[in-house]
Amino acid sequence: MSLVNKSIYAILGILSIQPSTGYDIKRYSDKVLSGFWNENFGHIYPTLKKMIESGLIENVPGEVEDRKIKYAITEKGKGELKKWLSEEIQTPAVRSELMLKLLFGNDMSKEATIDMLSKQKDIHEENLIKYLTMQQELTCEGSQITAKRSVYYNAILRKGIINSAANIEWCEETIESLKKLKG
Amino acid sequence: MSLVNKSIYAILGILSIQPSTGYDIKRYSDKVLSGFWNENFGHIYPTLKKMIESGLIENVPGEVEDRKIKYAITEKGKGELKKWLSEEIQTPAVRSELMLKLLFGNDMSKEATIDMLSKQKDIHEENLIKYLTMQQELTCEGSQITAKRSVYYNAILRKGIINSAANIEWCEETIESLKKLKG
DNA sequence: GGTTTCATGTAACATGTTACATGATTCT
DNA sequence: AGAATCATGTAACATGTTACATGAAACC
Repeated sequence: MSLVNKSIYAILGILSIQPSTGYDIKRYSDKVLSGFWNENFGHIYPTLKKMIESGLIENVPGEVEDRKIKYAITEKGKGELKKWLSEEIQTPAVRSELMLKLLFGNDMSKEATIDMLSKQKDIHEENLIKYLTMQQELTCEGSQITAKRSVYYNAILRKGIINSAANIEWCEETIESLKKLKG
Repeated sequence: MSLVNKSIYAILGILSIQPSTGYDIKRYSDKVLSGFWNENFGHIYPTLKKMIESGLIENVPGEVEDRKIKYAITEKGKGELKKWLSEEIQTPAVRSELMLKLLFGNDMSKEATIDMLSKQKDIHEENLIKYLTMQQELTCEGSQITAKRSVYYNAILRKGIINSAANIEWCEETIESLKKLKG
Protein backbone atom coordinates (compact mmCIF):
# COMPACT_ATOMS: atom_id res chain seq x y z
CA MET A 1 0.00 0.00 0.00
CA SER A 2 1.26 3.43 -0.83
CA LEU A 3 -1.61 5.59 0.39
CA VAL A 4 0.57 8.53 -0.48
CA ASN A 5 0.67 10.33 -3.80
CA LYS A 6 -1.51 13.34 -4.53
CA SER A 7 -2.63 13.58 -0.91
CA ILE A 8 0.86 14.41 0.26
CA TYR A 9 0.86 17.55 -1.87
CA ALA A 10 -2.50 18.66 -0.60
CA ILE A 11 -1.22 18.14 2.94
CA LEU A 12 2.09 19.87 2.23
CA GLY A 13 0.23 22.80 0.74
CA ILE A 14 -2.14 23.14 3.66
CA LEU A 15 0.71 22.87 6.15
CA SER A 16 2.64 25.49 4.18
CA ILE A 17 -0.11 27.93 5.11
CA GLN A 18 -0.13 26.98 8.78
CA PRO A 19 0.60 24.06 11.10
CA SER A 20 -2.47 21.86 11.47
CA THR A 21 -3.80 18.64 12.92
CA GLY A 22 -5.15 15.80 10.80
CA TYR A 23 -8.61 16.95 11.69
CA ASP A 24 -7.81 20.50 10.57
CA ILE A 25 -6.64 19.17 7.22
CA LYS A 26 -9.88 17.30 6.74
CA ARG A 27 -11.88 20.39 7.64
CA TYR A 28 -9.83 22.53 5.29
CA SER A 29 -10.45 20.23 2.34
CA ASP A 30 -14.16 20.06 3.16
CA LYS A 31 -14.58 23.80 3.41
CA VAL A 32 -11.90 25.68 1.50
CA LEU A 33 -11.18 23.04 -1.11
CA SER A 34 -14.82 22.03 -1.40
CA GLY A 35 -15.59 21.01 -4.95
CA PHE A 36 -11.95 20.93 -6.06
CA TRP A 37 -10.25 18.53 -3.75
CA ASN A 38 -11.36 15.96 -1.20
CA GLU A 39 -9.57 14.10 1.50
CA ASN A 40 -10.76 11.50 3.98
CA PHE A 41 -9.42 10.38 7.32
CA GLY A 42 -8.57 6.93 6.04
CA HIS A 43 -6.04 8.67 3.84
CA ILE A 44 -4.91 11.57 5.98
CA TYR A 45 -3.70 9.82 9.11
CA PRO A 46 -1.61 7.08 7.48
CA THR A 47 -0.17 9.64 5.06
CA LEU A 48 0.83 11.96 7.90
CA LYS A 49 2.71 9.10 9.52
CA LYS A 50 4.62 8.34 6.34
CA MET A 51 5.39 12.00 5.83
CA ILE A 52 6.85 12.21 9.33
CA GLU A 53 9.01 9.18 8.55
CA SER A 54 10.30 10.72 5.34
CA GLY A 55 10.95 14.05 7.07
CA LEU A 56 8.55 16.13 4.97
CA ILE A 57 6.69 17.27 8.05
CA GLU A 58 7.34 17.32 11.80
CA ASN A 59 5.42 17.49 15.04
CA VAL A 60 5.07 21.02 16.32
CA PRO A 61 7.05 21.06 19.56
CA GLY A 62 5.24 22.21 22.70
CA GLU A 63 1.93 22.08 20.89
CA VAL A 64 1.26 18.44 21.62
CA GLU A 65 -1.15 19.57 24.31
CA ASP A 66 -4.37 17.71 25.05
CA ARG A 67 -4.97 15.00 22.50
CA LYS A 68 -4.22 17.01 19.39
CA ILE A 69 -1.26 16.22 17.19
CA LYS A 70 -0.15 19.24 15.26
CA TYR A 71 2.10 19.01 12.23
CA ALA A 72 4.27 21.58 10.46
CA ILE A 73 6.03 21.50 7.11
CA THR A 74 9.83 21.10 7.17
CA GLU A 75 12.38 22.62 4.82
CA LYS A 76 12.54 19.30 3.02
CA GLY A 77 8.76 19.39 2.72
CA LYS A 78 8.86 22.89 1.27
CA GLY A 79 11.35 21.69 -1.31
CA GLU A 80 9.14 18.78 -2.23
CA LEU A 81 6.13 21.07 -2.58
CA LYS A 82 8.04 23.44 -4.88
CA LYS A 83 9.29 20.55 -6.95
CA TRP A 84 5.75 19.26 -7.43
CA LEU A 85 4.47 22.72 -8.29
CA SER A 86 6.94 22.96 -11.17
CA GLU A 87 6.01 19.57 -12.58
CA GLU A 88 3.67 19.21 -15.53
CA ILE A 89 0.04 18.46 -14.73
CA GLN A 90 -1.11 15.14 -16.11
CA THR A 91 -4.63 15.22 -17.49
CA PRO A 92 -6.80 13.03 -15.32
CA ALA A 93 -8.86 10.16 -16.68
CA VAL A 94 -12.53 11.04 -16.89
CA ARG A 95 -15.44 8.75 -16.13
CA SER A 96 -18.70 10.63 -16.27
CA GLU A 97 -21.65 8.51 -15.32
CA LEU A 98 -24.01 11.19 -16.58
CA MET A 99 -22.49 11.15 -20.07
CA LEU A 100 -22.59 7.38 -20.13
CA LYS A 101 -26.26 7.33 -19.19
CA LEU A 102 -27.05 9.99 -21.73
CA LEU A 103 -25.28 8.09 -24.50
CA PHE A 104 -27.38 5.04 -23.74
CA GLY A 105 -30.43 7.24 -23.27
CA ASN A 106 -32.13 5.28 -26.05
CA ASP A 107 -33.00 2.71 -23.45
CA MET A 108 -34.46 5.31 -21.12
CA SER A 109 -37.77 7.13 -21.38
CA LYS A 110 -37.55 10.74 -22.49
CA GLU A 111 -39.12 11.83 -19.23
CA ALA A 112 -36.59 9.92 -17.14
CA THR A 113 -33.73 11.52 -19.07
CA ILE A 114 -35.18 14.99 -18.58
CA ASP A 115 -35.65 14.24 -14.90
CA MET A 116 -32.02 13.15 -14.63
CA LEU A 117 -30.86 16.36 -16.29
CA SER A 118 -33.09 18.48 -14.06
CA LYS A 119 -31.50 16.97 -11.00
CA GLN A 120 -28.05 17.70 -12.39
CA LYS A 121 -29.10 21.26 -13.06
CA ASP A 122 -30.26 21.62 -9.46
CA ILE A 123 -26.91 20.40 -8.20
CA HIS A 124 -25.02 22.88 -10.35
CA GLU A 125 -27.31 25.69 -9.27
CA GLU A 126 -26.60 24.87 -5.65
CA ASN A 127 -22.90 24.83 -6.40
CA LEU A 128 -23.11 28.17 -8.17
CA ILE A 129 -24.72 29.74 -5.11
CA LYS A 130 -22.10 28.14 -2.90
CA TYR A 131 -19.21 29.57 -4.91
CA LEU A 132 -20.81 33.01 -5.15
CA THR A 133 -21.29 33.01 -1.38
CA MET A 134 -17.68 31.97 -0.84
CA GLN A 135 -16.59 34.76 -3.14
CA GLN A 136 -18.58 37.30 -1.15
CA GLU A 137 -17.08 36.04 2.08
CA LEU A 138 -13.66 36.45 0.53
CA THR A 139 -14.17 40.08 -0.52
CA CYS A 140 -16.14 41.30 2.52
CA GLU A 141 -14.23 40.27 5.61
CA GLY A 142 -10.50 39.90 5.38
CA SER A 143 -10.93 36.34 6.69
CA GLN A 144 -7.75 34.37 7.37
CA ILE A 145 -6.57 34.45 3.79
CA THR A 146 -3.78 36.86 2.96
CA ALA A 147 -4.26 39.43 0.20
CA LYS A 148 -1.80 37.72 -2.12
CA ARG A 149 -3.36 34.31 -1.67
CA SER A 150 -6.83 35.77 -2.16
CA VAL A 151 -6.04 36.45 -5.82
CA TYR A 152 -5.39 32.76 -6.32
CA TYR A 153 -8.34 31.72 -4.23
CA ASN A 154 -10.60 34.03 -6.19
CA ALA A 155 -9.39 32.40 -9.42
CA ILE A 156 -10.41 29.05 -8.00
CA LEU A 157 -13.85 30.33 -7.07
CA ARG A 158 -14.23 31.86 -10.52
CA LYS A 159 -13.49 28.44 -11.97
CA GLY A 160 -16.31 26.98 -9.90
CA ILE A 161 -18.65 29.76 -10.95
CA ILE A 162 -17.83 29.54 -14.67
CA ASN A 163 -18.08 25.76 -14.70
CA SER A 164 -21.36 25.70 -12.79
CA ALA A 165 -22.83 28.28 -15.13
CA ALA A 166 -21.67 26.31 -18.17
CA ASN A 167 -23.21 23.15 -16.79
CA ILE A 168 -26.51 24.86 -16.05
CA GLU A 169 -26.57 26.24 -19.58
CA TRP A 170 -25.90 22.80 -21.01
CA CYS A 171 -28.58 21.11 -18.88
CA GLU A 172 -31.13 23.68 -19.99
CA GLU A 173 -30.37 23.41 -23.69
CA THR A 174 -30.30 19.63 -23.54
CA ILE A 175 -33.65 19.47 -21.76
CA GLU A 176 -35.09 21.77 -24.43
CA SER A 177 -33.72 19.67 -27.27
CA LEU A 178 -35.20 16.54 -25.70
CA LYS A 179 -38.61 18.15 -25.25
CA LYS A 180 -38.68 18.87 -28.97
CA LEU A 181 -38.04 15.20 -29.70
CA LYS A 182 -41.15 13.20 -30.49
CA GLY A 183 -41.62 9.78 -28.94
CA MET B 1 -11.02 -7.93 -6.20
CA SER B 2 -14.21 -6.82 -7.77
CA LEU B 3 -12.95 -5.20 -10.98
CA VAL B 4 -16.56 -4.70 -11.87
CA ASN B 5 -18.71 -1.71 -11.06
CA LYS B 6 -19.05 1.19 -13.45
CA SER B 7 -17.25 -0.63 -16.22
CA ILE B 8 -19.98 -3.20 -16.49
CA TYR B 9 -22.48 -0.49 -17.41
CA ALA B 10 -20.21 0.99 -20.04
CA ILE B 11 -19.79 -2.50 -21.48
CA LEU B 12 -23.50 -3.29 -21.27
CA GLY B 13 -24.29 -0.01 -23.01
CA ILE B 14 -21.81 -0.58 -25.80
CA LEU B 15 -23.03 -4.16 -26.30
CA SER B 16 -26.62 -2.89 -26.36
CA ILE B 17 -25.70 -1.02 -29.53
CA GLN B 18 -24.00 -3.98 -31.15
CA PRO B 19 -22.13 -7.18 -30.30
CA SER B 20 -18.43 -6.48 -29.88
CA THR B 21 -15.09 -7.94 -28.88
CA GLY B 22 -13.07 -6.69 -25.92
CA TYR B 23 -10.87 -4.87 -28.35
CA ASP B 24 -13.88 -3.20 -29.97
CA ILE B 25 -15.01 -2.00 -26.56
CA LYS B 26 -11.64 -0.44 -25.91
CA ARG B 27 -11.66 1.24 -29.30
CA TYR B 28 -15.17 2.52 -28.75
CA SER B 29 -14.26 4.15 -25.45
CA ASP B 30 -11.14 5.67 -26.95
CA LYS B 31 -12.93 7.15 -29.92
CA VAL B 32 -16.63 7.63 -29.27
CA LEU B 33 -16.43 8.09 -25.51
CA SER B 34 -13.20 10.06 -25.73
CA GLY B 35 -13.12 12.67 -22.99
CA PHE B 36 -16.14 11.30 -21.14
CA TRP B 37 -15.30 7.75 -20.33
CA ASN B 38 -12.19 5.60 -20.42
CA GLU B 39 -11.59 1.91 -20.24
CA ASN B 40 -8.44 -0.16 -20.26
CA PHE B 41 -7.76 -3.77 -21.14
CA GLY B 42 -6.77 -4.66 -17.62
CA HIS B 43 -10.35 -3.90 -16.73
CA ILE B 44 -12.25 -4.98 -19.80
CA TYR B 45 -11.19 -8.61 -20.14
CA PRO B 46 -11.64 -9.69 -16.52
CA THR B 47 -14.96 -7.82 -16.41
CA LEU B 48 -16.20 -9.57 -19.55
CA LYS B 49 -15.44 -12.92 -17.94
CA LYS B 50 -17.41 -12.04 -14.82
CA MET B 51 -20.27 -10.76 -16.88
CA ILE B 52 -20.43 -14.04 -18.78
CA GLU B 53 -20.51 -15.89 -15.47
CA SER B 54 -23.37 -13.78 -14.17
CA GLY B 55 -25.25 -14.12 -17.45
CA LEU B 56 -25.33 -10.44 -18.35
CA ILE B 57 -23.65 -11.14 -21.67
CA GLU B 58 -23.02 -14.16 -23.86
CA ASN B 59 -20.70 -15.31 -26.59
CA VAL B 60 -22.12 -14.69 -30.02
CA PRO B 61 -22.66 -18.18 -31.48
CA GLY B 62 -21.00 -18.94 -34.80
CA GLU B 63 -19.00 -15.73 -34.59
CA VAL B 64 -16.15 -17.20 -32.59
CA GLU B 65 -14.15 -17.35 -35.83
CA ASP B 66 -10.43 -16.70 -35.92
CA ARG B 67 -9.16 -15.45 -32.58
CA LYS B 68 -11.86 -12.91 -31.89
CA ILE B 69 -14.29 -13.39 -29.06
CA LYS B 70 -17.47 -11.53 -29.68
CA TYR B 71 -19.95 -10.76 -26.92
CA ALA B 72 -23.63 -9.81 -27.01
CA ILE B 73 -25.93 -8.47 -24.31
CA THR B 74 -28.52 -10.89 -22.89
CA GLU B 75 -32.05 -10.13 -21.74
CA LYS B 76 -30.76 -10.19 -18.18
CA GLY B 77 -28.07 -7.71 -19.20
CA LYS B 78 -30.65 -5.42 -20.78
CA GLY B 79 -32.60 -5.51 -17.55
CA GLU B 80 -29.51 -4.65 -15.54
CA LEU B 81 -28.71 -1.76 -17.89
CA LYS B 82 -32.22 -0.34 -17.57
CA LYS B 83 -32.10 -0.70 -13.81
CA TRP B 84 -28.85 1.24 -13.65
CA LEU B 85 -30.18 3.93 -15.99
CA SER B 86 -33.04 4.63 -13.60
CA GLU B 87 -30.79 4.90 -10.57
CA GLU B 88 -29.73 8.25 -9.17
CA ILE B 89 -26.33 9.53 -10.24
CA GLN B 90 -23.94 9.94 -7.35
CA THR B 91 -21.78 13.03 -7.63
CA PRO B 92 -18.19 11.93 -8.09
CA ALA B 93 -15.39 13.04 -5.80
CA VAL B 94 -13.22 15.68 -7.43
CA ARG B 95 -9.45 15.99 -7.16
CA SER B 96 -8.17 18.70 -9.41
CA GLU B 97 -4.41 18.96 -9.38
CA LEU B 98 -4.61 22.25 -11.24
CA MET B 99 -6.79 23.84 -8.56
CA LEU B 100 -4.52 22.54 -5.85
CA LYS B 101 -1.45 24.00 -7.52
CA LEU B 102 -3.19 27.29 -8.08
CA LEU B 103 -4.26 27.51 -4.44
CA PHE B 104 -0.66 27.06 -3.38
CA GLY B 105 0.47 29.35 -6.18
CA ASN B 106 2.05 31.60 -3.57
CA ASP B 107 5.01 29.28 -3.62
CA MET B 108 5.28 29.45 -7.39
CA SER B 109 6.61 32.26 -9.53
CA LYS B 110 3.97 34.28 -11.35
CA GLU B 111 5.52 33.28 -14.67
CA ALA B 112 5.38 29.59 -13.83
CA THR B 113 1.71 29.89 -12.89
CA ILE B 114 0.90 31.70 -16.12
CA ASP B 115 2.82 29.05 -18.04
CA MET B 116 0.83 26.32 -16.30
CA LEU B 117 -2.44 28.02 -17.21
CA SER B 118 -1.33 28.52 -20.82
CA LYS B 119 -0.70 24.83 -21.17
CA GLN B 120 -4.13 24.09 -19.77
CA LYS B 121 -5.64 26.52 -22.22
CA ASP B 122 -3.89 24.76 -25.09
CA ILE B 123 -5.30 21.42 -23.98
CA HIS B 124 -8.83 22.80 -23.83
CA GLU B 125 -8.44 24.42 -27.21
CA GLU B 126 -7.37 21.11 -28.69
CA ASN B 127 -10.35 19.45 -27.06
CA LEU B 128 -12.70 22.09 -28.39
CA ILE B 129 -11.49 21.44 -31.93
CA LYS B 130 -11.82 17.71 -31.37
CA TYR B 131 -15.44 18.00 -30.26
CA LEU B 132 -16.34 20.39 -33.06
CA THR B 133 -14.83 17.97 -35.57
CA MET B 134 -16.74 15.08 -34.06
CA GLN B 135 -19.91 17.13 -34.27
CA GLN B 136 -19.32 17.83 -37.95
CA GLU B 137 -18.70 14.15 -38.62
CA LEU B 138 -21.99 13.41 -36.89
CA THR B 139 -24.05 15.82 -38.97
CA CYS B 140 -22.39 15.25 -42.36
CA GLU B 141 -22.27 11.53 -42.97
CA GLY B 142 -24.90 9.37 -41.39
CA SER B 143 -22.07 7.32 -39.82
CA GLN B 144 -23.10 4.24 -37.86
CA ILE B 145 -25.10 6.15 -35.31
CA THR B 146 -28.87 6.01 -35.66
CA ALA B 147 -30.87 9.23 -35.93
CA LYS B 148 -32.40 8.80 -32.50
CA ARG B 149 -29.10 8.15 -30.81
CA SER B 150 -27.51 11.06 -32.62
CA VAL B 151 -29.63 13.48 -30.58
CA TYR B 152 -28.10 12.07 -27.42
CA TYR B 153 -24.65 11.93 -28.87
CA ASN B 154 -24.91 15.52 -30.00
CA ALA B 155 -25.84 16.51 -26.45
CA ILE B 156 -22.67 14.83 -25.24
CA LEU B 157 -20.56 16.68 -27.79
CA ARG B 158 -22.25 19.93 -26.84
CA LYS B 159 -21.22 19.25 -23.26
CA GLY B 160 -17.62 18.88 -24.37
CA ILE B 161 -17.84 22.06 -26.42
CA ILE B 162 -19.45 24.15 -23.68
CA ASN B 163 -17.04 22.91 -21.03
CA SER B 164 -13.98 23.44 -23.19
CA ALA B 165 -15.10 26.95 -24.02
CA ALA B 166 -15.74 27.71 -20.34
CA ASN B 167 -12.30 26.44 -19.42
CA ILE B 168 -10.62 28.49 -22.13
CA GLU B 169 -12.47 31.57 -20.92
CA TRP B 170 -11.38 30.92 -17.34
CA CYS B 171 -7.74 30.33 -18.30
CA GLU B 172 -7.67 33.60 -20.22
CA GLU B 173 -9.22 35.69 -17.49
CA THR B 174 -6.99 34.12 -14.83
CA ILE B 175 -3.86 34.75 -16.87
CA GLU B 176 -4.94 38.37 -17.29
CA SER B 177 -5.61 38.83 -13.57
CA LEU B 178 -2.18 37.39 -12.78
CA LYS B 179 -0.43 39.66 -15.25
CA LYS B 180 -1.95 42.65 -13.45
CA LEU B 181 -0.49 41.42 -10.17
CA LYS B 182 2.79 43.06 -9.21
CA GLY B 183 5.66 40.95 -7.95
C1' DG C 1 -27.88 13.99 30.64
C1' DG C 2 -27.85 13.55 25.78
C1' DT C 3 -26.36 14.98 21.27
C1' DT C 4 -23.07 16.98 18.37
C1' DT C 5 -18.50 18.02 17.20
C1' DC C 6 -13.68 17.19 17.95
C1' DA C 7 -10.01 13.92 17.40
C1' DT C 8 -7.24 9.81 16.06
C1' DG C 9 -6.77 5.72 14.01
C1' DT C 10 -7.23 0.77 11.50
C1' DA C 11 -8.97 -2.85 8.39
C1' DA C 12 -11.48 -4.19 4.74
C1' DC C 13 -12.98 -3.12 0.63
C1' DA C 14 -13.49 -0.96 -3.98
C1' DT C 15 -11.54 0.62 -7.87
C1' DG C 16 -8.44 1.62 -11.48
C1' DT C 17 -3.75 1.65 -14.05
C1' DT C 18 0.62 -0.14 -15.81
C1' DA C 19 3.65 -3.38 -17.21
C1' DC C 20 4.32 -7.49 -19.05
C1' DA C 21 3.56 -11.69 -22.06
C1' DT C 22 2.08 -13.67 -26.32
C1' DG C 23 1.17 -14.10 -30.99
C1' DA C 24 -1.49 -13.27 -35.43
C1' DT C 25 -2.40 -10.20 -39.19
C1' DT C 26 -1.93 -6.21 -42.04
C1' DC C 27 0.47 -2.55 -43.98
C1' DT C 28 4.70 -0.51 -46.23
C1' DA D 1 11.45 -8.22 -43.77
C1' DG D 2 10.05 -5.04 -40.37
C1' DA D 3 6.71 -2.08 -38.16
C1' DA D 4 2.20 -1.15 -36.80
C1' DT D 5 -2.09 -2.67 -35.47
C1' DC D 6 -5.18 -6.29 -33.95
C1' DA D 7 -6.28 -9.29 -30.17
C1' DT D 8 -6.40 -11.51 -25.57
C1' DG D 9 -5.01 -11.88 -21.16
C1' DT D 10 -2.56 -11.70 -16.16
C1' DA D 11 -0.10 -9.84 -12.13
C1' DA D 12 1.46 -6.26 -9.64
C1' DC D 13 0.77 -2.03 -8.32
C1' DA D 14 -1.48 2.42 -7.17
C1' DT D 15 -5.04 4.68 -5.29
C1' DG D 16 -9.07 5.85 -2.83
C1' DT D 17 -13.41 5.03 0.17
C1' DT D 18 -16.23 3.09 3.89
C1' DA D 19 -17.08 1.09 8.03
C1' DC D 20 -15.74 0.46 12.35
C1' DA D 21 -13.70 1.49 17.02
C1' DT D 22 -12.67 4.63 20.66
C1' DG D 23 -13.13 8.41 23.65
C1' DA D 24 -12.87 13.47 25.12
C1' DA D 25 -14.93 18.01 25.06
C1' DA D 26 -18.40 21.29 23.97
C1' DC D 27 -23.01 22.57 23.42
C1' DC D 28 -28.00 22.66 24.71
